[in-house]
Amino acid sequence: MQLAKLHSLLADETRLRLLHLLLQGPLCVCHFQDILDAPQVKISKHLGLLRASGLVTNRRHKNWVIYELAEKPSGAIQAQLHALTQTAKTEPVFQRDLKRLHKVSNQAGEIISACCS
Amino acid sequence: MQLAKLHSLLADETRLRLLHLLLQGPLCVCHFQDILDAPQVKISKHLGLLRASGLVTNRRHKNWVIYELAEKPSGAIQAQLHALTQTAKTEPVFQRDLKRLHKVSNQAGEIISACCS
DNA sequence: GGTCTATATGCTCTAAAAAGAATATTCTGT
DNA sequence: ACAGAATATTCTTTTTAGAGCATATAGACC
Repeated sequence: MQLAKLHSLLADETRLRLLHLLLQGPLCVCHFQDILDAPQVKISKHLGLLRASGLVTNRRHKNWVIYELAEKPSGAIQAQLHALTQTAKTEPVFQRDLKRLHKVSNQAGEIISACCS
Repeated sequence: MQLAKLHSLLADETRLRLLHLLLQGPLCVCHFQDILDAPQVKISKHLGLLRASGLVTNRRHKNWVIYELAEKPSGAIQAQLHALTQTAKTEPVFQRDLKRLHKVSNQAGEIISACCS
């Protein structure tokens, strides 16, 4: 992927938040909706873009779809993910997402077993 | 600057090329035009954006305006500039620009003394 | 097979970004 | 003060990206 394209992909707060959550581990769509507090279409479309660009993969588990970071990302992508974790430490949105993520995953115990109820 | 904003700024090939050239050292607008082979307006506008975002500074020297990278860039920006140099090694546009830059700066000897003629 | 649930897709509207033509500004040298 | 050179700005047009509604798909469970 061209560098400019990669940057366009990252030039959206929603997608950055999705990626940031995925850096913590796999997650299903409904949890993204909960955590970001955003409508289903929005989440789904942005995840779709990330998937179309090969940054993430998804698999189905029962009724839910689980997304996770693609393995073996290119060097450029690795660098960006690293930069993201760094920045996430200082930007409040990301911290807020993290808090919510922990709440959700505590409630759910095993993320996958008891998804959205 | 928010991370998403920073990425938007970098999500344009022209701006990436300008920054990449600036990583080699200060350069005047007319040389950017020569090297990128792009119209004056285009160059000037993109440089304007970079300047408005604080990534670069400019100063006047005789008839010309010299741009250079801002000193003490934030960590996020440093990381992006580093990523850019890495990627530039593999993307042909950037290599082509480098070649042209060297041609120009050889011709001109001291860049500033004999700018565009 | 039918129904329900979770997610994805198509279509439309709006907003933001890029390009280009024409013009303005700012300095230089006379 | 004037003319010319280099760069910036304004305005318009075109392109691209995001949001949201409505609808489609795909699997789960009865």
